Amino acid sequence: MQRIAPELIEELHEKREKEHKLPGLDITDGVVMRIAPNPNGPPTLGSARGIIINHEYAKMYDGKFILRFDDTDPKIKRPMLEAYAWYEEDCEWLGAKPDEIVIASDRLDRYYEYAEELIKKGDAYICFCSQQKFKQLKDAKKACPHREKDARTNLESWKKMLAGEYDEGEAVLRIKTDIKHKDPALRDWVAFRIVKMPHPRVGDKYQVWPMLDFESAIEDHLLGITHIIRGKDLMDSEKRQKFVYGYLGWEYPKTSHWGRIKIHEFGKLSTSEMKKAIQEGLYEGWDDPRLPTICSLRRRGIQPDAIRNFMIGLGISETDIAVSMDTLYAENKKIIDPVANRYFFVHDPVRMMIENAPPVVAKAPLHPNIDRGIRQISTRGEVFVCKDDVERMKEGKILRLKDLYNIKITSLKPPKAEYIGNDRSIIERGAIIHWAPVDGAKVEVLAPDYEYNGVGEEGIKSELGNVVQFERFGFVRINSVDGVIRAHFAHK
RNA sequence: GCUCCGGUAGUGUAGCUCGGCCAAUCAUUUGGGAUUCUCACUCCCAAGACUGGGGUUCAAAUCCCCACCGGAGCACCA
Repeated sequence: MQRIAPELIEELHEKREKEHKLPGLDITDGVVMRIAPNPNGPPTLGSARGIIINHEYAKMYDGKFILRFDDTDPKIKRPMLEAYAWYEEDCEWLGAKPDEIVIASDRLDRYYEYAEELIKKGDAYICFCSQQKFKQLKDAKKACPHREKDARTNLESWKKMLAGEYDEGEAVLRIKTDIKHKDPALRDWVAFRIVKMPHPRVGDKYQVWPMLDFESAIEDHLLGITHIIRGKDLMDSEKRQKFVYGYLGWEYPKTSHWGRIKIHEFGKLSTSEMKKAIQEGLYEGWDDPRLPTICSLRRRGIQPDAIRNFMIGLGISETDIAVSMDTLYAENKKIIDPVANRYFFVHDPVRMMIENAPPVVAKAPLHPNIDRGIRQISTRGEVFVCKDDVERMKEGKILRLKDLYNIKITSLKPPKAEYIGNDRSIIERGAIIHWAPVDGAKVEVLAPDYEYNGVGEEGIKSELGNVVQFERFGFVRINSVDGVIRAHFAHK
């Protein structure tokens, strides 16, 4: 084919490529992308979308990828000290090492400077209304009495605010927009509020904290962000921020937004819900196999490139989507199948005597299609077989123990068989079962919904950290080999 | 209630900007078959969609209007 129709092959390749391609960006001058998480827990599959897509674009245009921690809420969505490093690790593991890392809680002074500038220009004011009071006025398209205060008065109040003279909830800094704006979501929004609770990183150094809309607006400009791709829940955020950009004479980055992503298997778990459930002991930790965190997927043997391909395949449409982990698993299998060594693992093992069986050392390939060598398992007339297989057995049935020899079932109540040679041609399809040596290693496999206990080959112990396939069972990652082997289930 | 944004097979996606080459792409999924010392992998075949209704036009998935459905924002959360 290469000889007679090279152009067809070319075309085929192009089609293959296409599935993992993102739409082009509108570029005027370079590309600087960012992801801006609040480190109040470890990165999840949701975070991975932002990490991968933004990094992918930066890479595509030879641009820059920035990891910025928007950790400006010491109270409600309180950052976790450990989570900063988790983000760095997971970004790197996903193949999206940031070119620069910025932490908002280090840069409050800059935000204060711009706040002051806006106050001086009359584009922001200190508001002393209660939350409810302001909402009432806002919904009625009415300005509050503080809106018309002059810049000097506002500046004084701002200084007092910074000096800690007000209590939490007593005063906020609002950005003037249009109090009669037809969209209530945009009317005079809060840029700073008072939080007295110490921040996990910077302690009680600050009591006046910016809201996301303000912090992010300033940072995106300071960092020279050219394109923002994020969830569509932040669409109105853009509209609010554009007022600030207008006042400061800045140009807003180009934006696109994707819809909400829901994963069938996990439902909608927020970081704070997960945190609570872990504290209550419902999960063993952030890497519990039932959780959609990156650390959990890593422990299960999901490969970074599989996650990457999966995310790129989802694209960046504004439609809300509900996807199944099956798609991720399919991507993962493509990567893993050629490299995973095969082993026998028998869950719910049942001991079976085999009469007249000679002692044999089974020689089985580590991989069925690729020559990766063999594994050897010695047996002497007795093996473990899976309970499920025993339940399907009938007296007189001829089976083959894979890579070992043929047997004929002679009894069921205690399962027994007799050795009947090694002629593969007498075996019908589907009559091959796997087995484990009676002196094999104890193995536990933790799946999202079940824990399997059983016996496997000794050779599994050499696969620490690797993904292997337990034949007729599925792919697992070997996570511990001291004493009993502990593995986590990836997928079929 | 006000405002904004969406709606292509079971799922995700391409096409929509610039109407015709779209009886609609690719992947996954499901069913069947081939191969196989795994119920894995590979290969082959098949199934399955433009939310509905109007309009513009020689021609509409693509443009316009209405309806319906879904999502988001209206926080001193991110």
